[in-house]
Amino acid sequence: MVFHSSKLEKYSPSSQFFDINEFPFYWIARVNALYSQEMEKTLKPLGMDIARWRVAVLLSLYGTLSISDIAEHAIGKLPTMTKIVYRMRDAGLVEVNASETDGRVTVVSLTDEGHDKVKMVLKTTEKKVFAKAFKGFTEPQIKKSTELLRRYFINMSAE
Amino acid sequence: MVFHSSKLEKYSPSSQFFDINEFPFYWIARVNALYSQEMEKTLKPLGMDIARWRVAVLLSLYGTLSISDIAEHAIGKLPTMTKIVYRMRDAGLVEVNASETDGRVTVVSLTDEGHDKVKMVLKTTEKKVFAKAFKGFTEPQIKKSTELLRRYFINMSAE
DNA sequence: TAAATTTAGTTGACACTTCAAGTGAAATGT
DNA sequence: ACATTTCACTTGAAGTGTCAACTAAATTTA
Repeated sequence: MVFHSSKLEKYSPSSQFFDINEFPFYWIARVNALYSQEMEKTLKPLGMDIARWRVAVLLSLYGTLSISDIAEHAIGKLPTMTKIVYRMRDAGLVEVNASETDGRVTVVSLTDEGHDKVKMVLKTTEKKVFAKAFKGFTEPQIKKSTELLRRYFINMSAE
Repeated sequence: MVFHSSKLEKYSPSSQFFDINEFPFYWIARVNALYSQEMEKTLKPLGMDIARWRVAVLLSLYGTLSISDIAEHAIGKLPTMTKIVYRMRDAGLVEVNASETDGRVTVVSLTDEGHDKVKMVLKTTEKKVFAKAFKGFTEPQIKKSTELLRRYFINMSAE
């Protein structure tokens, strides 16, 4: 039946019934772009950018991480992360050391200055970005959104 | 009451109760990164990348767009879009013309080769990316995810 | 209608990301 | 125990993205 369309067809980009405005990945990309843009505005005056910021937050949450760990959490390429980390070191934000248990591994952690900068950015972005984004959301709705996103992530991580 | 935490506090990055795994924007960034990574794998052998791909899809859906239109839909900077478009023209994927009604405007549209390439990419990514991502999702769940994402987008677009 | 302003796009310099090709340390195989 | 392979980076070259400065067309203002 060529002219019958299941409801799911509009989520299938190759279908004639595809509707980009109903396609979750289109909105994920757009929300992410907008979020990044907003964050950049805050970060720039503080001499940071999104790349450095993601690394800084991960380090503030997890303490010490290897460059591979950072690449994994931030879903980035190793050479990129290496360079971000050394740029951050040159800016005094992180400390870089060879692992004591595995000579191949480079471990990274925030300096005091790095911790301070994280606190500063969070304080600035609190109302400007987060309060704005969550406006009108109830706790269960935020939770639901996280849950659905996590499911997409798990699905795509499979194999 | 310093030691009391409202449920919403865990979504507030500067709170001591903040939990990154419950933070929607963390997952949006990760899902987006993973999705981009998967797409790149498909696009690379075809001589494309995510940037070119986003432009190509928009053109295949909307027909002819100005460079500003493209920048708006894709949430990118104008100089970036200009360069992507001319790279795509050099690769034979799009046609670039001055608007007949407004001399400032540059209008862009897919060539036949561009249309073919879009079809090819969609066919390849259908099962590899989309079917995989939506696995286990019902139609209402996909719809709900889009709805929530759109709300985040609208919130952040405000002002 | 001429001047001033706004809009849409382009360009060059520079910072950043990525690929490909390394290095050296650890784990594995024989 | 030694050779081979894998792992965790690191580096240089090439490609991209972004800012600032510019051009030219359209619109607004005086």
